[in-house]
Amino acid sequence: MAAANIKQVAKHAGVSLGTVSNVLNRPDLVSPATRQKVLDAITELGYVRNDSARQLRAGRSRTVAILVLDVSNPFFTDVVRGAEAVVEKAGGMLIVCNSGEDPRREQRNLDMLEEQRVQGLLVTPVSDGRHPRLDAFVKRGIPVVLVDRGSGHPSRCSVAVDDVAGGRLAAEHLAERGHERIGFVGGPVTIRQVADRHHGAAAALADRDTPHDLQLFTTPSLSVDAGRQAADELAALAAGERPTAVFCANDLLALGVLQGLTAHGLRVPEDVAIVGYDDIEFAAAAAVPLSSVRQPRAQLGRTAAELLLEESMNDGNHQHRHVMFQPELVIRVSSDRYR
Amino acid sequence: MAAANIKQVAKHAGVSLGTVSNVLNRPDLVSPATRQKVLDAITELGYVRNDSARQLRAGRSRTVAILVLDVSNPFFTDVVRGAEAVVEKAGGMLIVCNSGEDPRREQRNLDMLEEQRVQGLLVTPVSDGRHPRLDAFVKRGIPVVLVDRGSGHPSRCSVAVDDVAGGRLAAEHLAERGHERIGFVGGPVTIRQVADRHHGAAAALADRDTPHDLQLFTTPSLSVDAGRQAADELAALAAGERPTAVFCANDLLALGVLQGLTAHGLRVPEDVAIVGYDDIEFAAAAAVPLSSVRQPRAQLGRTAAELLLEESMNDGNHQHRHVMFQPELVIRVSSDRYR
DNA sequence: GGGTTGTAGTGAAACGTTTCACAGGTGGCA
DNA sequence: TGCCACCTGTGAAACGTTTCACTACAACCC
Repeated sequence: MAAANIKQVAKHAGVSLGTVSNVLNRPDLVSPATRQKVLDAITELGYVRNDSARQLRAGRSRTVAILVLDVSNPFFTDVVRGAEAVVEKAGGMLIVCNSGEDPRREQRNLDMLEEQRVQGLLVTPVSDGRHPRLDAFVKRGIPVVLVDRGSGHPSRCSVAVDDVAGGRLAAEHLAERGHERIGFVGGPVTIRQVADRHHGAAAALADRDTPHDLQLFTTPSLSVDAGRQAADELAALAAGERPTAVFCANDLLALGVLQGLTAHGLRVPEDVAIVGYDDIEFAAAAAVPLSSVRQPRAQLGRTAAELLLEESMNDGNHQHRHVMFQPELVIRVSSDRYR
Repeated sequence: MAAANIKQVAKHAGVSLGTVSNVLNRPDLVSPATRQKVLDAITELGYVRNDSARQLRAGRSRTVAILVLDVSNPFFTDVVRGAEAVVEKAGGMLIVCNSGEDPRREQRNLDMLEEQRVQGLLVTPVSDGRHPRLDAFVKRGIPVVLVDRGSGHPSRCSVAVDDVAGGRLAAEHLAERGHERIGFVGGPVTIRQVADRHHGAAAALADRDTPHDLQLFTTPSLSVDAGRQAADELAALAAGERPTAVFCANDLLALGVLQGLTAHGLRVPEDVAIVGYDDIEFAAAAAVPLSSVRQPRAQLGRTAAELLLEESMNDGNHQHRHVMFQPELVIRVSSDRYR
């Protein structure tokens, strides 16, 4: 019941309080005999360090937090696992928080993480643009690494995948397969990744010799459900106006579109080809195996954590870096009509 | 840079340290004029509470932790979201930790969470059975709620879904559809859920009038990959010996089996029917929409969090409860050959 | 033997809160 | 006027660590 503290351990072992602390933190300063006495006392009393006190005194925590947009999006779970590996190897602990793409929940989480004085923060903010809230972290000495957002900010590191390049890959592939009316499904367009992927696709098509059309189908979110709704829209168009291929801003949307089109009796890829984005594990297991733009997700998490820890160690003279990874197109049946 | 503390705020506002604390914690004790002065000082200095100190003094945290087996398993992400909603409504914060089904990582996470003196712990332990490690939490006054594990333990609450009933549902369904040679794909069998689902299925078949066979295909894990390997085993059997239906311990396995069988040229459900477990979002989007046993996942998380908070409040006179939810069978194409 | 060096262990101070007994001041009431 | 009650605000104590200046003692060297 009563949580034993260092003082009780000291008394029980017949040594001073400072000695117990030394056993815990610098065991080499203590003679083996004394050390053993202390360790025995610790076991006997079931003593466990109080991290609050330790942290209060030390002024720093060994906990790194990652605040993601959606815990149930496989993209983020892989990023988390990459980051986890690095943080744990460094002897720290990674805690995962979820904003659910809700600015208020993001705010709340940031508030509590700042109060906790976490060692550092990996975050994908809900909105792109300026983040005074994150500047507060930096000012307080808590390094922040942006994940898949806001590359190039002068006062923090960032890791991202080149979404413009990803958009290009997808559109070029579809154009090469002979598609001339192409749709882009994604939204909200305020999300930078969505906008970038769209711009990349548009740019790729504009670079082509022959004219290509890129019709925008805006969705309220990046979910399977939103994809189904977009499919309804697509199905409602006359065959001559309907895009013969769509590029979706992520795989959840793509799976939704696939399901929706199938429900409407449209065939993939014969009537409409689909390319998704993220290459989640289930992309290959979809009703029609899904072509997708693959991002090095775990790598993203690993690098983000490494940058964070590096900044956290090199107090003072740290150069912020912006790492950009290149995506890769994985072609499967959903876009392979002409192969 | 220098994180402002309460003392500096007090000085800046021209009041005493205790008054600032009162403004923060019991604003009604402070006159409006003074309160405003203090609030202004707080804003001006960018003061943010130090949770370590607060927690040290208070002896308790407002952070609830959930330690899951696999952050990237959709089952757990839904449980997390359910728990999140409840904890946040209560003004707390939920942090997610991942054991990755590795006992050593579980151990490490538990160590750090105990040091942090979290308010409570929702956990799905890697191994079933006795958990002296968790008893330590309870002894220290940190309530523990088991999620989908170890129902009936006298010193902690638990929430679970009736896996035996789930197994029965699946097997009865397949038997009714006329299958007599049925396979069970799952493992390791040391995982209680796997064993329960198997037992439920076996029991349902034993209750039948006509003899039914339940052949066990053990897998090393509950992943898509393991499912693919199980499919190889199935495909290698002669058609007359091969089960005409398999019940998989979870949907990841089922998707893997589906993929693997298809790759071997076997048709689902014509050659082999499949029933999965969990009804993850992608079950319906699989190459062949997957029949599955659905668990009330978010409900599980919500209830777990509610039990935890209740125990945390009602210090002393709390009755541990064990809530068992009933699963539900969702029939889709993968098992619907005779419909 | 005096001085130096090194090793083991000590205990007070400090980290930033919250709480609590208490002090000053104001107004009401007899 | 004297007493009491009430409202605001005060500042010291306590939470459990880590750190650091310090003591005690032994060993070594000249």
